[in-house]
Amino acid sequence: MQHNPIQIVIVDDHPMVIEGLKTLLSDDVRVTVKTHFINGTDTLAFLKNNTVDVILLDVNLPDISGVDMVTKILNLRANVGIIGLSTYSEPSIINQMIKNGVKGYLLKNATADELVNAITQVHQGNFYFGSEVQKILADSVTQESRDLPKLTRREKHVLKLIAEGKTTNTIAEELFISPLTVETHRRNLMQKLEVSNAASLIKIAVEKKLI
Amino acid sequence: MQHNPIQIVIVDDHPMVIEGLKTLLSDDVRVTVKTHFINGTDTLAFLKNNTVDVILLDVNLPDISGVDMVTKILNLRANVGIIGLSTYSEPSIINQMIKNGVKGYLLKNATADELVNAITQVHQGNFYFGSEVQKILADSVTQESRDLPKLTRREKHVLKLIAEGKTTNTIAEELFISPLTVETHRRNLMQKLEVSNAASLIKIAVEKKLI
DNA sequence: TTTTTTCTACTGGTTTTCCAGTATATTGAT
DNA sequence: ATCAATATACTGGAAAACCAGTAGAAAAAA
Repeated sequence: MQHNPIQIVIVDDHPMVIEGLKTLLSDDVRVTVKTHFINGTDTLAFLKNNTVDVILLDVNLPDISGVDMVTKILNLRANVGIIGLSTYSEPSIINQMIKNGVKGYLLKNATADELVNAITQVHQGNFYFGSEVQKILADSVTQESRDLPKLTRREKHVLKLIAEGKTTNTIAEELFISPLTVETHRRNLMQKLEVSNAASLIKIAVEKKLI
Repeated sequence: MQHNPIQIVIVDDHPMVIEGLKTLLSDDVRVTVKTHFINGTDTLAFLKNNTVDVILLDVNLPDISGVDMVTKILNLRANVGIIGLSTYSEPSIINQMIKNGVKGYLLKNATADELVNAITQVHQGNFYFGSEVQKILADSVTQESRDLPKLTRREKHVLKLIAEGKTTNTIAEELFISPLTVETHRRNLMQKLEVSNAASLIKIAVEKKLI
């Protein structure tokens, strides 16, 4: 393990944030801010000819969305570690960013310690997510299966089987009940979940991780 | 930040692994192995009356599955950090464990450094996943959208609309094509994706994140 | 215990999907 | 320019899903 400082690049369209980050990181010998950019295009252009260890990437750039930036950056430089940065915290965006390959995610109120810790971890190939971000992610997971409790046990079971692509008759056989009963459950499910066909029903089931 | 050693508990049904872990950790003053267990029941009983910082949890216990253990442990002690341990690496299990709340996951060939690093990070409330585990997770994500490229652009579009719960006629109107054409696309989709009804089709679409 | 909810089951009718085969115009690639 | 892939469209028939209303038995809650 070498002890050269970790080369980072800051990408954020707010000069204030850039300066803030630079100040926070200036005291630490383990990290060097190589340069900074205020938009996605310039960043990508730079990365075509330069290497860097870790990128601090604001998710709200004027030209390219944060989610797209992640894919584009990783296409250019697969080994760069990306840490998402944002002031607010939308679970869906964070989720997407992670799916696309960010290794870390921080809110902008992160302390210098957190920042350095995140950079170090991400540089080593590990994940780092601030505690607030973790809480948000945890909430969005539990939320997913929240309005399902409206359903009875039997209904959930039937929904699961429907979502598995089984026909009414198959389900009936499997549960030792009449196909007509299964139909009734199906109808009640559709009513409760406020949809009008099996398609939407399955969509919900899969989304809520019932299957 | 206090400097009391992190209290950990090892849960593994292989005495050899337990001894190995103890040896690896014995040199490090930051970590103390409080005790160990060879099954889930004893571990849970212990946790009812004792606190602990981090648990190293083998996923293949004789009595309770690793996935269930995670939920049970967190129900008892929400603040304990759990690090999953296994020799092999099944993406689906790792995914489930993470969903249930493990903060870290290591393969059993992890080095002492990795081990201590994982324990420290997890204790601080952060995630830690060994590089092999990350690779596995990344693969399972990319795999998701792999066999979709078989589909043509139009087919993907139609699939998306089907998955949104729209009927053939609605889709036809939306795309300014004949309902019969939509039917054909639907059939081709089912053939290509090797399923026999719209339900399974949607399931796949949602799972592969097409929508 | 009584009431409510859940699970079960039916009738009867409409709409949609599913299956199999065929066919032509338009793109895209070599 | 030609060949392959794609998108388009049809016929006709079988199966399944969808809609609306009803209702008894079992289980859970009051």
